[in-house]
Amino acid sequence: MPNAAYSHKEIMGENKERSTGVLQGTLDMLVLKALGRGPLHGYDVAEYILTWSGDVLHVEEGALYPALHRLELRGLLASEWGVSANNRRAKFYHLTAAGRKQLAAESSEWARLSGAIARVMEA
Amino acid sequence: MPNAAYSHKEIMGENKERSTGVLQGTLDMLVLKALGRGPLHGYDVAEYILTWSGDVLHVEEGALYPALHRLELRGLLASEWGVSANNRRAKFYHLTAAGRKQLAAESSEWARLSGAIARVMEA
DNA sequence: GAGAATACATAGAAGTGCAAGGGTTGGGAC
DNA sequence: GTCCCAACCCTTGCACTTCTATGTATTCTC
Repeated sequence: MPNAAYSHKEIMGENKERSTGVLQGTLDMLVLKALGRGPLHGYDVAEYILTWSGDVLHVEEGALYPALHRLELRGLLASEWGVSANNRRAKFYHLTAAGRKQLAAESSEWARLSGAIARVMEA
Repeated sequence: MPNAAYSHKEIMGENKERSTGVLQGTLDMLVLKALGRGPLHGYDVAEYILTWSGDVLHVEEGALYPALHRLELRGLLASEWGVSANNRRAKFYHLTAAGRKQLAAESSEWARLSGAIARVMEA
């Protein structure tokens, strides 16, 4: 199950099959989680997820930015323009109170569902 | 993490009850897994997943049947009509060799991805 | 000044699952 | 016997997310 949001372009890619999306819906949660530690700009959110996932979850920009905008629209994130560590113009996002609540909710929902799936797969 | 598999009627921030679904992309895998033990008809596939997930994963018929047809079209399943334990006409599905291979592949991919997500969420 | 990396963004296409319909048949309640 | 529910199957239309591809601008390095 490939997942999608995270492009896993198989390095030695044999799999021509459409490895389109799996675990769809986890992206928002991961983004919220990344911002749970403090404000980050978009690019760094992707870096964060990539690093902590052990280089497994590559968040594509075409998925990342729509996700950020979506979450901001829902009032879970807020943003301001600033300057990145590399001295570039960047938009910094941080969690709102609602975002923090949502993170907690999605987190426990993830535990519930992934646990359920794991049980089936181990049957 | 909500996933898409659940209904999101939270338009405009109204976090309503979401139906129990499945992480998007995992449905095919779960169906393959259910059939890994032997032939089952559609209705029983849903039962199997529901039971083994501990009543968490309710596979809706509108998701189940298209999934079965999809998998059959890809050559991962084959089917014949028969009679269910309740003496009703039912279509029984079983894995093909390709389906068995696919199950193994998705299974390990699931382990890889869910592990990666878990690492991020525990960070 | 060329090129890479950082950084944001959108459009188009694809895929998946949900909701909401529809249908047949058999067994038990009455 | 009749009637209703449960067990079965199916399809269409839509919502949502993500991918691929592309476009822009800026800064650092060579």
